[in-house]
Amino acid sequence: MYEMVKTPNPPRSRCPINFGLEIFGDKWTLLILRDMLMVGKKTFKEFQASDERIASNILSERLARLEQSGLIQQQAVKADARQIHYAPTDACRALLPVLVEMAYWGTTHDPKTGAPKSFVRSYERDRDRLLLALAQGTDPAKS
Amino acid sequence: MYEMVKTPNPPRSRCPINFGLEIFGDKWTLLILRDMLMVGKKTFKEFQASDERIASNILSERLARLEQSGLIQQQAVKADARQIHYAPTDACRALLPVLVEMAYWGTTHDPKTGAPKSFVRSYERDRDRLLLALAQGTDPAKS
DNA sequence: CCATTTTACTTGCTTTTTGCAAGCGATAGA
DNA sequence: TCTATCGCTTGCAAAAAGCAAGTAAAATGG
Repeated sequence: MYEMVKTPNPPRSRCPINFGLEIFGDKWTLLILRDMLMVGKKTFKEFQASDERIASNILSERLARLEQSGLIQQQAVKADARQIHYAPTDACRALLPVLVEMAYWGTTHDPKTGAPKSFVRSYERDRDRLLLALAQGTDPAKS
Repeated sequence: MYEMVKTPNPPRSRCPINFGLEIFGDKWTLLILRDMLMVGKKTFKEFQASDERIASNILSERLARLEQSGLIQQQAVKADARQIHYAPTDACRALLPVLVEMAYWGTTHDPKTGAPKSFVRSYERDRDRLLLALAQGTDPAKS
């Protein structure tokens, strides 16, 4: 039998932080969302090609779960029927501040960070503007 | 042989978001940090008593890892030698914005959220003030 | 129009992590 | 001293992750 997405178990609590963790509390899901929201990736292959090298079965399962959770939607690609574009929903886009805070924390606390200083400067100068720019894909300093 | 904390494997990438995920990218660690940073919990027993009911072996392992990662420190308790107080480091406290963004997202996207509206109002009115208040434990609206 | 490539997966298998229940050593309190 | 409490550890079953290989459908090249 092929890989099914399991019916979600009852939430461990009604804490809003826990609500998020039950959706993206693992080592991979937020990397997919990072690629989608901050890098503009859309296809299976693009997600697969990230530096962290996610396995195809895990990517596949995470995309299915994200869709079930209402964070992403599939879009058929007219020009190429093999491709599927995964697009973020509004709820997904609302996670951008979480990703930005994580990126800021990582950048300022990893002594060997690979993130550009421009990101830190941009964040510290005007966080709201950075958020807006990332939301538009204007990308004044990418992670 | 008793439970050892494993030597960390090389990071999957130098992405700052991935840096964070390698430390707290699971279903439990951020709940512990939530309890420490937003609820003021300090002892093993207090963490164990949260609504999500973390298993003692997992709590134990996570506390050890958090210490190794430099996010928490043990403090002996003079009044009771059985107890250990786990205290956040500066790096840990710097994660508060991540937790607050997650809490805001969860509160606004879980239709059955148990979080108080006062939190949303407080966040939307003045996020910086909320952050400051939480950092001081003044707690104008807890998660 | 046929062979090759590309895309988005699935399958099978091993290893690692989680989850659960029980137990344990040291200290504290009655 | 006897019992309770605290911070774990142990053992084991179940679930999830990781790896390599394979596959169907559509596209591309000759």
